[in-house]
Amino acid sequence: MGTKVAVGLSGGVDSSVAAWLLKQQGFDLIGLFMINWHDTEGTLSGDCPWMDDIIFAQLTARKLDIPFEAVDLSAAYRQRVVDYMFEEYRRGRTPNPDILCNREIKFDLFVQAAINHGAQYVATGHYCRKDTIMINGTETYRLLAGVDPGKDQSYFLCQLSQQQLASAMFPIGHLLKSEVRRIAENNGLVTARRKDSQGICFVGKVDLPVFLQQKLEAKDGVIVEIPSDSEVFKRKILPYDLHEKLQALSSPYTYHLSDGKIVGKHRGAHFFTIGQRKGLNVGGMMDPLFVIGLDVENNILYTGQGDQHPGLYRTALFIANRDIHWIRPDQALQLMEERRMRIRIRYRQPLQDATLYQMPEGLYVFFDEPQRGVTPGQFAAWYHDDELMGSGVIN
RNA sequence: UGUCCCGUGGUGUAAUGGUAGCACAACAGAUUUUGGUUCUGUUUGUCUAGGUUCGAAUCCUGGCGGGACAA
Repeated sequence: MGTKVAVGLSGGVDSSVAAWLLKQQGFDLIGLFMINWHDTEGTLSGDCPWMDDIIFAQLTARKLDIPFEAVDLSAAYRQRVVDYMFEEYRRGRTPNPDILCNREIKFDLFVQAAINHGAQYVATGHYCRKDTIMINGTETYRLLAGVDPGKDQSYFLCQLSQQQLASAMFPIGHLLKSEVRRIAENNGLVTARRKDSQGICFVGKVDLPVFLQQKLEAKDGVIVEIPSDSEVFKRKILPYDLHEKLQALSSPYTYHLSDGKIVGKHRGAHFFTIGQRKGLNVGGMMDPLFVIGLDVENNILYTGQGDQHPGLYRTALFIANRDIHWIRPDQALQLMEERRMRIRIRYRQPLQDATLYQMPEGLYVFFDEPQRGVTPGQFAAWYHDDELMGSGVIN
């Protein structure tokens, strides 16, 4: 009898192949399916999103001849992920529910469930890798990018801790997506040709404004266009003091009604996010309009014309101390320390060169190049080479 | 009231006698395990009634609507 591993079977090809690979390696497997959502409100498919998924997961377990069980974590998911989502949107910020889902559900409660089933490890179908090094005599886990450059999913795990990594296994992180598909095909896994899942983890594809209106009420407000040559964008002459410079560059522009002209109406500023183009319903412009700021207090949506609009770009961002998370605590920056890193601020974004500065109030990320759509509530994740070192919520 | 100007998809505009085009918006699909972005495709129009002409968005007349100047 080998080491006991619980594999999270989602009904997709990735987790199926992960399970198949572990089976080949002789692990004692149990397949667990997570139920995180029951409602169909707001979902586009109309029917229960996981009905098909659980069937495919079950078929996969049967094919591999491993025990199978469904774990219902929907109550906790609602509490720890969905409520957070509503709360962030209500505040005019843009959450990342999938990162929370991984931190709070998949690599917490789900792992607990796996342990209760006697498992020592939990395997998932994420495209990322883990290895173990020794530092001062203690085992330290490294979270590495998946080998497939187009599928690397380490970003979604950027909030995991050493403890959480300890029990994690990522069997497909060294493979390309095409190889995963081929393995599934060659071994008769029913999931081989299933379409990849999209949208919010386990909830499925949703019409977000409709989904959000379950909890956030619609209210009419105005859309204001800020001209690209507005005074708002003329930063005060940068002080020589590094700290003040970082503070200035990382703070969002603040707009007022008088800085632009009213070009349309919206049904609630909190339904939008920075950088958004679709859904503004304002036509007749030379170039498309993008959201460059939202004022939830006064329910005003600020926009700028064209993808080169200065309001769309920022060269620095700030992460408060309480929002800084080091996957590698041993590598954490000391006070007043700085370090070159590579950063992404959204899934699949190519890594951007930047310098991190640890100041008393928090961490500043100063990019070499201005970044488009720096959005409060989203996560910045910093890497050294292939290794995901830490992450934090953009302020 | 008089004179002049202007009415083209949802919006902004192009076509000055010869197949009504573009941009934005909207919708759909593709991409994407967050939001968003991006890509592709589709729908929708000559204010109205007559007239001239082989042929009218285009020229003429009336009406309707909007604007400017005059008083």
